[in-house]
Amino acid sequence: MSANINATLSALAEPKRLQIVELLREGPLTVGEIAEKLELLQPQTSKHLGVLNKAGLVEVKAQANMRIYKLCQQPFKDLDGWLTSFEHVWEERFDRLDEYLQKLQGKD
Amino acid sequence: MSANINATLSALAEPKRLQIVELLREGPLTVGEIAEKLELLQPQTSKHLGVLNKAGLVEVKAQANMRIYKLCQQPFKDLDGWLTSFEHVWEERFDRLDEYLQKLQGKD
DNA sequence: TAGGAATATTCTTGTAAAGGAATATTTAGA
DNA sequence: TCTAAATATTCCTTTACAAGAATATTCCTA
Repeated sequence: MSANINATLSALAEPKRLQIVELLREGPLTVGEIAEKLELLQPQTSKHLGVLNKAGLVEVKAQANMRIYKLCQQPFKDLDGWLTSFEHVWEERFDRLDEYLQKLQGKD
Repeated sequence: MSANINATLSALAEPKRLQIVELLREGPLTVGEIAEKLELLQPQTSKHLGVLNKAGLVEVKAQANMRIYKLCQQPFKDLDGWLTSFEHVWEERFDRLDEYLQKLQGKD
């Protein structure tokens, strides 16, 4: 499974879904609990959870007539790995603006 | 400055903008270079860069009649920090599904 | 100062997606 | 088997936004 950073970012970009994900850091919750804590209507809660599920960010476990949602770890690890690829950018010698300017000058 | 994770995620969620950001890991580039390397039209390139700039992900430096864009580091660090808040979730003892199920059983 | 190169902006249009409301589905229990 | 609770799904409407095309702006140079 290659890391689909795009899918992960798209799913997280929606404010309410971000809230849901942040809430689920505390632990698994049912749809009803999520809706109550975030003051969302049940249908939109289910829909957002569906999107998160499709993106692979959460998984479901049926329990009686309830569904318990919890976070998956892989996409977050993938996202963290992706961010790691930026680390060298922050090192001073990689802020190549001056170098770049000189290159531009040289073109004249 | 509080970390606006939402804004960062929204800006990165667009596939072409993600490409632009990934390209800028290599170093600063002008609009024309970005458009050429990613095979984008100049106007949309400028527009995407405008969004990234507004979200604080890139900064611009004018040079002659060109604009050199480079990545900002703060939002990426903030995003990384945000991801750190998930670390405890991955520890086994925090995967509280069983614990949660028992709590549910106890309600009966 | 006229022209061309690089970039930004505006306007329009098409589309994806979020919200609201209503309804369907599933499950436990009387 | 009927009902109620929990959740999912469908339909409709509205809105945000990306693409495309055309135009405006800025700056250098001849």
